[in-house]
Amino acid sequence: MISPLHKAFIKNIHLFNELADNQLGQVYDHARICNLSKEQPLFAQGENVEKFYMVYSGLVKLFRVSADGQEKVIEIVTPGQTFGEALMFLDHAEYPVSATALNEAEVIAFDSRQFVKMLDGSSETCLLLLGAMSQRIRGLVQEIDNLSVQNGRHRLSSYLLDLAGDRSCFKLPVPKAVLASRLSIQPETFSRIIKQLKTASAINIDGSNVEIVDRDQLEEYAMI
Amino acid sequence: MISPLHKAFIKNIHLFNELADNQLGQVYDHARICNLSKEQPLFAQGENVEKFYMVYSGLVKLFRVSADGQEKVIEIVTPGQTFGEALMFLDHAEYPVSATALNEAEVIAFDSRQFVKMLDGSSETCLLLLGAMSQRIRGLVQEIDNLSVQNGRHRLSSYLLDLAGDRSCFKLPVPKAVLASRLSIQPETFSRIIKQLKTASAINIDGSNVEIVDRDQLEEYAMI
DNA sequence: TAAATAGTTTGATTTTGATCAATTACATAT
DNA sequence: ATATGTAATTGATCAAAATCAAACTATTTA
Repeated sequence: MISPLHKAFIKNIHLFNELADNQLGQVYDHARICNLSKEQPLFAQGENVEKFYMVYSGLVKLFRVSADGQEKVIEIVTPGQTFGEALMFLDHAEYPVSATALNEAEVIAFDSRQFVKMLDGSSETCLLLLGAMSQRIRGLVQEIDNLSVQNGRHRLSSYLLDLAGDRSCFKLPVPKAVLASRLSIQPETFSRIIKQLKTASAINIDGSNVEIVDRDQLEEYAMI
Repeated sequence: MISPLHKAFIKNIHLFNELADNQLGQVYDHARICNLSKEQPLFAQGENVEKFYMVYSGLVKLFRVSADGQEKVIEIVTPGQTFGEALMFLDHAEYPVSATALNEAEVIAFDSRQFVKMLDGSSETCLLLLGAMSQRIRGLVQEIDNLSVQNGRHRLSSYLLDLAGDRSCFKLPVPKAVLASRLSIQPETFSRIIKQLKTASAINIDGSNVEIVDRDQLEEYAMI
């Protein structure tokens, strides 16, 4: 059973917004809390899809492991974000990625089959879900663009600006090697690009504490 | 007005399968045929989304143009495939790519607003659409994987196997430079990788005629 | 506190693919 | 058939990032 706190959290997520109370009740009934310790896997690439997930607290990494064992982080999922929901509409789908907690994390699991069945009546929520998936597609296209026409410095600069939001100081949420993998660069290269940005006094960094010194310049790097 | 031939074509596409006759009628009423000549643009990156499209004949390339003017082909769309439909669920969306005919092509344009309105009643079609978008997401994740952990030879080998299907001989559907862009490599590199594959007698190629000589070996290249 | 371990940085070298430049092959039109 | 322009290939060089190896730092653990 999930707590009122979790229910309130779920209800506030955009995706669940248009659900009627009885539908929401059904969702709650089929939802389960997963308490994950650091490095604990949630599911692995290739497993059959039965659930989709929302992060309640902590961070979860989605990653792929290549034949030669190296892993590539596809996304770092933060609280309030869902993942795996795109797969519930495919028959006999397998997870295309693995999911593991980056630190102690609480994740809410939803039953895919039940959710699809429930959607059958609710075209408003279908449309919301379609909207959510559209945005994800747009993000993925952007990512492909980043990977194919942009270089490592560009990707790192953009990512830092993204993490910063409107703050000028912030903390890297995960080890640098994880960010490096997310950006498809090696840790060594990550370190060298950081050094470049520091030398150019676009940023300042001490451990995981980042200060954006010259935002204009960083945005310059993030472009072209 | 669209012809019975076009109507039959539309009706057979999976996405439109679950529509009732009156819904299908509405779709037909709002559909328009675009006859495109070679290199004719259909829409450009940044334009407001009002329609989505299906290729009836010919080939359409979806591509992004970077700030310094170089273009990267995201996808080559073949007859029966739709594009732009993922955007109809976003308010005030802009096309994230440009679309241009690669050769003489016939494309069917659907009115996005009308289609969404019609979907409101038809949760079956919503679910189909969700399924279609799921598959697209899966493809994009695969593509990100290709770009980030795989090299040019891998991507080219995979793509050739993909084009071949179960045939051992086939024709490249578009100029090599277009394929190169689709695979995020330069034409020169494309040419050199082809030479490698030929030297290794995995394939044979004369102009745009490709023969798969040693499928096992090509699959070998496509892995890891 | 010291030892062990994981994370990060730095240097040297190699690899991959991009870029520049020139040539060759091919297609279309006059 | 020849000329023109486009596409494709080839060679030489360059740049970015990966890899290998080592040093260094921070964090746990004993």
